[in-house]
Amino acid sequence: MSLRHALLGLLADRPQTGYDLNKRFEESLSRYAWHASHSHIYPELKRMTVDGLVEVVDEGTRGSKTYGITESGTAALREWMFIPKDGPVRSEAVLRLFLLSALEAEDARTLIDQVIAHAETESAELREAVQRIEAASQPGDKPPFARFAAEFGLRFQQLQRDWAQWAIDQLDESAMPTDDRGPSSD
Amino acid sequence: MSLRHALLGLLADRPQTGYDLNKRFEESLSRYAWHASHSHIYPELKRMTVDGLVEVVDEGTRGSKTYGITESGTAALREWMFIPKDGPVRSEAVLRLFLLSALEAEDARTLIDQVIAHAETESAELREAVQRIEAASQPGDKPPFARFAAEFGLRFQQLQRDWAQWAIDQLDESAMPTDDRGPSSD
DNA sequence: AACTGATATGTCAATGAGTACATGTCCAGA
DNA sequence: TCTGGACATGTACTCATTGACATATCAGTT
Repeated sequence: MSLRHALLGLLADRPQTGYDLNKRFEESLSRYAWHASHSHIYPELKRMTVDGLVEVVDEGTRGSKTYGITESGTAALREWMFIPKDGPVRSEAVLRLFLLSALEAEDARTLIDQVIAHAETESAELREAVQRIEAASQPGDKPPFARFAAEFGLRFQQLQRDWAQWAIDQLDESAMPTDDRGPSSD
Repeated sequence: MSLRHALLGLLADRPQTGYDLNKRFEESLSRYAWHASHSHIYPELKRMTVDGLVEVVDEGTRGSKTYGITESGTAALREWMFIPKDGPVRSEAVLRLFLLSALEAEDARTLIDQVIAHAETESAELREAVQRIEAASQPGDKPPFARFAAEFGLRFQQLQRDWAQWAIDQLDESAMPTDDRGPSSD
């Protein structure tokens, strides 16, 4: 039940409404760490309230409810954070990369190019996001959540590009072994 | 429905039994790309047979069924591979990293150390795996699937360590701003 | 002949998660 | 005053996934 802990983690920073939390998922968590949408978040907040992990600390004009983390919630989060276990992973992007080696050489090469282009687009977006964040922050501020996420994203996109290039090089090497023959006769 | 495509990808390499496929998930896909267990794999293979994406090409002594990819399956895989979309992501490990910034400074530091230690253990395991694989391979062989996965794993563990270190540095910087400009003007 | 561990495949109930549906407020600008 | 976009929260149905249960073969050992 990682969603629960994701919400606790966000609320540990400061109290927020379900709407706020949903936005923070969209801008950071959902991209690289843990996807969730509002239809999942709202009911979970309710359940967590029943379980005493969070509580409604304020109600706004439009029926909005601001949730805060309770002591019990803080303890639960801390406990979970220190479990060194990597839970199950799901990522279509990485899966696609892995299956690269199952394609024929030409297709694989085409796909690599596509992956690299896609990674570059994503990286450009992330760099813009970083600039927006840095521009809006005062010196001495704790960097906002989204800044950390963007940095992770940038590094991850770089990893994808590098790995894809490495993989295609491996495939090339095994396809045309050591004795190099030029563009020669057949 | 990524499981389906993961299975197609594995079967594109060569025909395999559900048992084989399950092992390959355990040793490669499940760790960094897409987790699945046998209780999920077997029924899916059946459904895929009905849908004509795979077919039973052989039956072994112990009731084992060897599945092969069909033309229709190859086409479906290829189509899916070239969609540039990153689907939803789920990774407890990354989630934990992200929530780092929600912890108190001391806790965050302790956790970083733990993350680094854990990453080192994983990396050591992966390096061993790589050695086993390289030792067993003949020059000119196409590198096996697990080799690609291990390489990805190594790079990903490195990313986790680097990012975690970067993150803690950011938190330190904002916690103790440099109101004195150091002796540097080198 | 019985045991053990790896091979090999399945089902099922309960939970997790995605998509679509559904409702309503507040505010700024046309 | 009307409209559209951001704010704000929910439900319902379906499908995906997990974990536990269940079965049986085979090879090598005791």
